[in-house]
Amino acid sequence: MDKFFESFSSYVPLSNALKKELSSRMEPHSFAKGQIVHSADRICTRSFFVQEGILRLYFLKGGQEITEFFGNTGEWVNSPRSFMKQVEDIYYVDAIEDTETLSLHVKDLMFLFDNFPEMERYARLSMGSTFAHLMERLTSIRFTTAREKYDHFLNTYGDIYHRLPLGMVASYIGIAQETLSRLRHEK
Amino acid sequence: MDKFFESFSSYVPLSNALKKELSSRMEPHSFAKGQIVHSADRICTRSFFVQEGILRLYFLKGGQEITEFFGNTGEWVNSPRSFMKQVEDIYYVDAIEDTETLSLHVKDLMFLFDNFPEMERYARLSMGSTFAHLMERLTSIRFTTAREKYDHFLNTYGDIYHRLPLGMVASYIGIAQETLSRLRHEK
DNA sequence: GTAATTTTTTGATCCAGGTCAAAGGAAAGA
DNA sequence: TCTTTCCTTTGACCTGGATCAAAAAATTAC
Repeated sequence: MDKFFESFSSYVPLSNALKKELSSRMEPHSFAKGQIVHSADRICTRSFFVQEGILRLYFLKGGQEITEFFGNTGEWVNSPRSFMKQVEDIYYVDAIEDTETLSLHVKDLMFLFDNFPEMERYARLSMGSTFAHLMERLTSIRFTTAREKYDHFLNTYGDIYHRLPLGMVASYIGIAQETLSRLRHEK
Repeated sequence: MDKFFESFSSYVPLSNALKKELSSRMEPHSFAKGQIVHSADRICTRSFFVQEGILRLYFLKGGQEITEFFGNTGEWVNSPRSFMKQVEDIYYVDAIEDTETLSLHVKDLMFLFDNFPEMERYARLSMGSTFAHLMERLTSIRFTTAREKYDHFLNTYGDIYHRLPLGMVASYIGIAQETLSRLRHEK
């Protein structure tokens, strides 16, 4: 729980009242390596805060798994549109390694939004960070060579890239895995 | 002003008290076609709501203007990271055609966030929409042919694409303008 | 510890689309 | 109206990286 409180405080001061509510409403969930956390045939009702391990957001395109996002320690993972609008969407979530999470049900989140303006502010600000990250990534993907895409990836995920299977990294940055394998070995 | 109130209400009910504050704090600004709205050498202190016309967010890469976003009627435009964090960033904003806007200063926005939880909710929800849009775009850009990128663009900007110069559209979807010109004429 | 499965590497081929160059059209200024 | 500037089209060429195929290496399961 502490890891989450710390993350929260880095955006917004955290009151004891909210701390107490969060403690009673967030549930621990563990996932084994390879385990599915959320499947595309369901509506996503929980958001997962990663305490230890890595979750992955992905979808299927022509049988292939395309990685959209790696959720490292200290990050929230869910199927965004499904979670926020309570509709079905194309995304899956699974665990890349054994992972410990705290999860929050959408109903509890809505309760907190309604009763703690600081919660809403936290959501706005942390979404802002992710948003900025996404914009950078968009730029990195549009006008760069495979090499530059890989370098940009190393800049943002350098600390965990050795824990991520090559194929997942390749689909994340939008190149063929053979190309990525060659990049790794050249020079 | 009405156009903005309408847009706001589509996310969150708008109280009269907030309506009044917004009315007194939002300033009308007009821009002529081609005019710079925000330059990368400044910190972005205002966000612009487009009432009529089109604004464009872009940056320079090797002398070339790369379009990041088209701000159509009913949308907010600013240099996102610069505006939210009050730091310099690489983005410019200009007007693609004669454009009428309402602008809100970051200080006023902060005041509204502090005093009207509904304002913060509106920000969170509307950012959520943009976020979803960005994710789709990211997908559209990674694993598709030039043709598919263009089709995806037409789906989201079909109503205004004839008002956008070809070169800007090409850089927005991440292909060469010669390729886009050929796509338009094939079949 | 060995077999089965999955992941990564290496090789060979090929083409979508980028780049360079130049002509044609449209719009804006004078 | 004419001229200049900007935007779009067309042509020719070439390369980065995708695709297909198969071997090698690493994990996982038994």
